[in-house]
Amino acid sequence: MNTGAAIEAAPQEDGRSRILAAALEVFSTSGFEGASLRQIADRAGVMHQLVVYHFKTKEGLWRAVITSILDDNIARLPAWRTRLEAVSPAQALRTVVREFVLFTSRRPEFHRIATFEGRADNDRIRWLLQTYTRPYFEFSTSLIRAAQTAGAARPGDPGRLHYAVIGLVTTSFVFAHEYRAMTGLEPFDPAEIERIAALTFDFLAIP
Amino acid sequence: MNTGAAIEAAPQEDGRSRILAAALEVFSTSGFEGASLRQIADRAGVMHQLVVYHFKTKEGLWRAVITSILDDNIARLPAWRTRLEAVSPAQALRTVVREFVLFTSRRPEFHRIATFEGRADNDRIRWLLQTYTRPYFEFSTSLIRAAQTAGAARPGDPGRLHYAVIGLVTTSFVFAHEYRAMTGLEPFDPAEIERIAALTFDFLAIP
DNA sequence: GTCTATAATTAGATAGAC
DNA sequence: GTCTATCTAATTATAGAC
Repeated sequence: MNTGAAIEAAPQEDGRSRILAAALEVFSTSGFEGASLRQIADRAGVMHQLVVYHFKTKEGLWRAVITSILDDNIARLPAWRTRLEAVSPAQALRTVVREFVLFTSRRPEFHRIATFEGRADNDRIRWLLQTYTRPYFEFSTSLIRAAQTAGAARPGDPGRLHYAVIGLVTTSFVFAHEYRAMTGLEPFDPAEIERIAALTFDFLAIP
Repeated sequence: MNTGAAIEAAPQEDGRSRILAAALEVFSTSGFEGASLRQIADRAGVMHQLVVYHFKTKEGLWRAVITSILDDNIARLPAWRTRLEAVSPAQALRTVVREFVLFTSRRPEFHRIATFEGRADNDRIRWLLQTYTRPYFEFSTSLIRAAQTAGAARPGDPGRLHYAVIGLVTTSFVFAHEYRAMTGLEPFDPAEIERIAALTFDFLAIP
């Protein structure tokens, strides 16, 4: 999966890109309500009115941030599905788990945003769940179900297992500061990332 | 573990208690920056200036909310430690995992707040980590370590396993709305709570 | 302990110059 | 596309009556 390079705006890029990059950072640390357009604009080095010019409203900016991260990934799911049909259910599971861990380590901001929003119910959340969360949930649980049928995955409700995996994978990256302070481990170290992937596959798979 | 009954304020209780109960709700859905004293006061049925009277600042209120939830639990850890020395490491692990799942299901708000704050680094967070997160982390990892020594727990860094468990346990409760919408399962159903506890112990233990 | 009144600051959003 | 100027509403916090 791609990390959505468009959002990695360098200082010399145009205002719109710099605003998107700044907004990703601020929304992921302060939440939607806690983020302010001035805070985002300051970080992007522009006047806060320029944010309104480009994205109309704060909610429009929020949706643009999510889209810039996830659109490519969701569009790529059908191709992934085809490719994974060529390998065993266990191998497919291992591949997808690892890709998910790598995506989370590259873009912990998205899961930080998801942890802010997953508890509420409003237009913004319904749009997120329907547009991005649901397709990935269906993708993931269908793979788990196939692996269970092949006797390669732990039994139990695929949805419950999916969310167990989400929690298991994302915690060290989402709470990187706390994780570092408590465990002394560096969550973004490549070896540590692979250990999380291995631990998650081990949880999910039947040897 | 107790749920901190002081915060379960009935409408006829005094302002301070009603404010604490309302603040727990609002901080856990909007985060510290996203929460407003007016929003909290409205929910408590008082004027927002009364919040300032009782808790001086917004941060003072936030700390009082955390304290009202966690103080009893942390104070009870030494007694737990003594009690668990009488049973096998595997049984101790099973008991503590189940208690943690039950606590999370009764007070998902605390873990919602933790997901808001675990990514930042400021006075408020340092206080939370030092006062409450650290003692429980030490308690939990020492039990994991003892179980590993006895050959009853999965090998691997105890801190990494601790946070894997935190993620695995809390996800369905913290993201209850999303979990319900995607999986069709009811996270707070007693049977579902026990399934999460069983799944977590199964992840951690060596049969 | 709870209220009214109010100050000082910051919020999201609009209008218009260049 | 980016800026200045400005509006209205909401924010945290203070002062003081009862």
